[in-house]
Order: sequence, then structure tokens, then C-alpha cells
Amino acid sequence: MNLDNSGLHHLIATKLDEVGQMYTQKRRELVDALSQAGPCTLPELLEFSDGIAQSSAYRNLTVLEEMGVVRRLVHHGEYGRWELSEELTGHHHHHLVCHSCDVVIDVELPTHIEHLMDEAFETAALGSKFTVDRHNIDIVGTCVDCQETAQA
Amino acid sequence: MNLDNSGLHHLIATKLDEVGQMYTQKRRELVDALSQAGPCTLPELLEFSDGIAQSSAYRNLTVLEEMGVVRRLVHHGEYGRWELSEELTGHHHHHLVCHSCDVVIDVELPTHIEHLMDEAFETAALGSKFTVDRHNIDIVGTCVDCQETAQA
DNA sequence: TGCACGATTAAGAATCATTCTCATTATGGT
DNA sequence: ACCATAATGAGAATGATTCTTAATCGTGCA
Repeated sequence: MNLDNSGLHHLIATKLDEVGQMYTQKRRELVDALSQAGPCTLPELLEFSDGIAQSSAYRNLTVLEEMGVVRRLVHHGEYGRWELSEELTGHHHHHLVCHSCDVVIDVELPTHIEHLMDEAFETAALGSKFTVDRHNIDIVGTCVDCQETAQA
Repeated sequence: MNLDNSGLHHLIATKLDEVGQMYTQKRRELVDALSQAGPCTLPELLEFSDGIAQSSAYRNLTVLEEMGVVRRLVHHGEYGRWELSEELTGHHHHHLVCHSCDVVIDVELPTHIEHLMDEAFETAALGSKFTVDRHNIDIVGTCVDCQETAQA
């Protein structure tokens, strides 16, 4: 639970400094929460962080998104979710999404599969003359907790 | 533009009839629009359809979704999108998504790639004890129109 | 150290896609 | 035709997110 995020924080601090933005305690807390808990909704972030206002959380997430520090996910739950950007963590990944409770968990796929997919996506995009930048994959199903709840 | 949707309509009519729902003219128009135009936002559907009220469109889409006739997509644009369900069309597909104008276009991938992905997804889900039901893939990039606009 | 300026914060108002309410209208069975 | 049930549409309500604004904080500079 007590991860060393000093490298991460230093990277972000430099990034924000370049455009005259401050890396405040509140922003640090948001990053720590995302770093520890993975993709979070706003209410989850408010619990993790210590007394940050809702409006400040939204504004800071927007700023951090513009800086490429976090990325906003959008699924079917009532709240959006936020995660640290792959650019920052260096880990390309995808998501297990529970269609019962909307929880989101990171997964990585073998690199040879990623290569095959990238090729297939490029080919598929050709027909519509699309330029491909990236891909998002949601593996949708039921998480352990919801499987157990359904059984009981 | 004048596709023959009689088979499709018959299937849906039967499906709705089984649960005492009517397949009205308005609902038929929504299905026709989706069948011709692919994934649509609500404003797009209102244009296609002839004088349907906004609230009725939303309500009908919700009903049709519960019947498994349509599926709701959620991306980053201001509006949600709707498409005919794969169960109904029989065509498993994915989406090209333009991050500039939010347009969504259907694409199909070779079946051998789908098989490889399914295996990889099952394996990836094991670690979190997830039960996999399906997968959604967004190939994100820039559509032709936005490429041209950017150039000009 | 103290000051001044710009950035950040937070409370609450505003926005706006979506959902809900309810009175009216259409439909199908008898 | 009559009735029960379902669908429609206008407008109100909801609620996540964004915006406004006044107060506070941090940093650099004298």
C-alpha cells in the first residue's frame, strides 16, 4: 500500500512545471489514488483523497488529462473513470469490465497478440481510410464478487 | 437506400409480440435508421425519423435495448450512440472511432483473428477469475474527413 | 521578512443529456 | 362500439459534469 511513487511524481512535476502549472498536494493525492487503485470513479477518488472538493477533483483531473497524465474512460456506469495514462506508466493494457457492478480491472495481453491485433486493425481501417492511433479493448463479463452474489 | 428490411422487421415484431409490446411505426423507423446509417446519436435518429418526439425516441430505444434489439454504445462524444444488436444482425463487428469528430464506423475482423483474441482474452481473465461474455474493440484514430480538414 | 501576482481551491450555480410524469391518443381483443 | 392496455409527446425532474466567483495559497522578488 505504500508504493514509492517518487519517480512518477518527479516526472509529473517536471511536466506541469513546463507549462506553469503547480503539482499541488491535491493533485499528488489524485495520482497516488489512481496509482494504487487503478481506474477510479470520482466518488472513489473523493474517498481516497483527503478532503478534496468535488469541483476541484473534476478540474484537476481535466488539467491532468490535458497534460497527458491521466486518461478518462467511459463505460456504462453512472460515473466516468480515470486512470494513469499509458504514456506515463509505460504499460499498455486493456480492461476487464463487469457488466453487473461496473468495476474495471487492468489486464495485459501477450505482445505477440498485440502485434497480430495491430496488423489486423490497420488492415481493417484501410477500407475506410482511417488513420489508426490506438485501440481500446474491453473484455466484458462478470467479476468474482458478482458471480458469488448471483449464486447465493 | 431502400433496403429490404422485411425479414428484420418480422423477427423484431415476433420478439416484441411475445412480451406484449407493439412494433409501432415509430419503432420501425428507428430500426430502419439504424439499419441504414449504422451507429447513431439521438439527434441523428431524430433527423432520420419523421417527427418522433425526443422523449419517445429515448423510451423506445430503452425498450428495444431491453428486448435485445438494439445496443447502446458509449464513447467520448456528448451523445450516446445506438446500433442494432449483433444478436439480431448476426454480424460480429467492432468500431472505428474518430477522436476528432466522434463518428463511429463498423468493421469486421477476420475470424481467425477473432479466435486468437478470444483465447487470449479468456487467458487474461483467468488471473482475475472473470467470466468472459463478450469483447468490445475500439480502433481509435482519424476519419478521412477530419484528415482533410486538418490539412486545409 | 513582507508584498504582489498569478495559480489553486471550494461552494454553489449552471448546463444539458437522459429519464420520468402524466394527460392524451392509438391499438387490439371481444 | 367498448374496454383495457400500451404508446406518444410535452414538459418537468434528475444528476454527472462544468462553470463562476470570491477567498486562499505559493512563489519570486525586493
